[in-house]
Amino acid sequence: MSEILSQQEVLDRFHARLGASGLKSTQQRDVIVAKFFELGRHISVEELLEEVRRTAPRIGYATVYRTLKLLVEHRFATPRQFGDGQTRFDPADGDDDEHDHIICLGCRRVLEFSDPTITVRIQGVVAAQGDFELARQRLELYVHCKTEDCPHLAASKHR
Amino acid sequence: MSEILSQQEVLDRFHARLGASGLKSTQQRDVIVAKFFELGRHISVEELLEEVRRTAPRIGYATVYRTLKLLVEHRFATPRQFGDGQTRFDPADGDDDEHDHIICLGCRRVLEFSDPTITVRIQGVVAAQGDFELARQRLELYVHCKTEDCPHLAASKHR
DNA sequence: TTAGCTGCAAAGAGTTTGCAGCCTG
DNA sequence: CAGGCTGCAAACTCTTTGCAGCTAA
Repeated sequence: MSEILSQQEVLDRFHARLGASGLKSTQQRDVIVAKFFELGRHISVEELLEEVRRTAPRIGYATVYRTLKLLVEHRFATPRQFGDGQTRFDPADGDDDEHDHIICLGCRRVLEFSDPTITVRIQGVVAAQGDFELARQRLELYVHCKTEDCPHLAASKHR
Repeated sequence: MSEILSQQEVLDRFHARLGASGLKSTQQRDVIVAKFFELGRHISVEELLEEVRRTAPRIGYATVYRTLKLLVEHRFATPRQFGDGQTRFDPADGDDDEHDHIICLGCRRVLEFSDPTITVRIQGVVAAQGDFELARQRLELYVHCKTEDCPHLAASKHR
């Protein structure tokens, strides 16, 4: 069972891990990390940078990339590629907190779900295929949604 | 049930589809398409180009990219991103022929599998989540394999 | 004080595009 | 012969890196 941690708690844990690795916490990192956990999931570097610059306008791309890399290395973020060229990132609490995605090919909206039945079945599949240690699973369901404003409905007219 | 089609049959079907769309078949396209179906799955543009140049040394990157794009549009190929930065492509017979992957994070070897039980369960998940039409599913299992020569076993020593 | 960090700009990787000439239908 | 296709190089997008100055511990 994973508990829900407050933003502050996650930031504290991040600081603790930084310290344990001999790394520093800086104003920029704090702003980026706080915004990252405050905002929703599946955020791109560009979206995050834009938000972060409202607080700290002089922060550059490189710092955001480097901070996200740090987060990933310390398991506070999970990178995702949904096929549109950009990497997106999901917050994680530093432990395992897996979920999967439904992605609309028209409007690129993303929904999360998790299904324990599938997870169990997956473990069976891996065991059946050979001598492997499962590191992580990634399941993406690409759909067309029936929402009014989903561009794919008008795709044949425009573009 | 999907039948196994010979390389020639797939090439013929590709030509037929090209014609139906008012497109031309050329020497270069034939070489690229033939090699693509001859070689294994999950091939990258670079690997394919290298192979293709043994037959036709003057073929350039752009032609391979453009031909693969054509194949994808006509459902003769499926693009995959396993997180190492390059897009890989799987041959398909022009109809649906889905399978999923087990990827070793150490040696980047890729294994295929498909599991109907999971597919069925996925349809249930999608239906439960909202009003969607499932376009395709993608399931990737990242593992560490226990093979002798898998570099991850020596990862902590080297690099 | 001294690692480590930042911002900038330049460099890299992978992919796409513009264009003049070529080839297929 | 017309329109699509090719090869080349340049352009583009996303991401990483080198470096001089800055800052947290």
